[in-house]
Amino acid sequence: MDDVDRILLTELQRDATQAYAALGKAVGLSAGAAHERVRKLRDQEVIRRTTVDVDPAAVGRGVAAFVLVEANAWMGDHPVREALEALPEVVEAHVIAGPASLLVKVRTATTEDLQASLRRLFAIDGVTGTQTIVVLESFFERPVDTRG
Amino acid sequence: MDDVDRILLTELQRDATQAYAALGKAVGLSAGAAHERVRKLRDQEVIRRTTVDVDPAAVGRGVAAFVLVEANAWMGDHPVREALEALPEVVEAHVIAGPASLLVKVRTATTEDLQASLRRLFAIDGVTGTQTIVVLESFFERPVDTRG
DNA sequence: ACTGAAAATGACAACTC
DNA sequence: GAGTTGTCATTTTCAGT
Repeated sequence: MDDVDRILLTELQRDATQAYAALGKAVGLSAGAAHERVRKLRDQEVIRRTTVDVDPAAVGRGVAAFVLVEANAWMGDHPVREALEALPEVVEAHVIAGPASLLVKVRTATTEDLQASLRRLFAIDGVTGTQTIVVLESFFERPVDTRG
Repeated sequence: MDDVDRILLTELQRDATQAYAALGKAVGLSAGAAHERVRKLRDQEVIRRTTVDVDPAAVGRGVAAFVLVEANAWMGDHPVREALEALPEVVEAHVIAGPASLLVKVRTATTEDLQASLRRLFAIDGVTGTQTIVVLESFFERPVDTRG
């Protein structure tokens, strides 16, 4: 992982469809050399996968919320994880240090669906309460900065 | 946007490197037809971009935190947005309804760097306080579900 | 890490339903 | 309007150096 790799990662985050020749040009390498570096980054799982960024509103997920989940027992175990993974509206789930046990990010079509989701979170074993933060506007959601 | 498009989106979220022939097979269409549908999804900006998912820990961003930012004035304006965009460790910024004005997601190398970031957030005009939720473990962070 | 060649793929066209 | 097949230019991939 040197500076060349970091630039390659930034370029791929910006546009993963560009040709290796273009990537190579961005770092002063040949297409083949750029290809080899990217292959290694994939092997090491620095690059976990190539994916597309989908507009949530366009697929009926225009409402976003963060939900602090309080529990009467340790929530950092696998049954809880699986229960959350089974909920398609839950896009992130984190074990946290702070005012609750978990923080989950939810995306739904409407606030009614958000309410339904909260009911489902409540139904998870050990959950004693939720505190919901509704997103009014997202300034940005961007990939991790690979430099700085 | 029909069910075929939704399956294409799910497939591309899972692996955007696969050939159009493979995409077509997944939905029972020819490579050309799959290509045409994906092109339209890009045109409509349902697909915003093709990108790579980078392991944050591998690029020195292994610490994640959510910061509730309290302010004495309306924070939903552009100078604030630009101030946040200028901070490379801030990966998300949302205007919220709830116990604060903004919620930002921060990724740093260490907790010392997190502390430095909080100082920088405090320095933004109008900010009167922060409440920090440190992530201990992330169960998952996944793309938005395009069906269900 | 570079170059060059072979194989695979993306992009585009003409045509059909 | 949407899909199929066929063609060609580009790109990826894999040698050898």
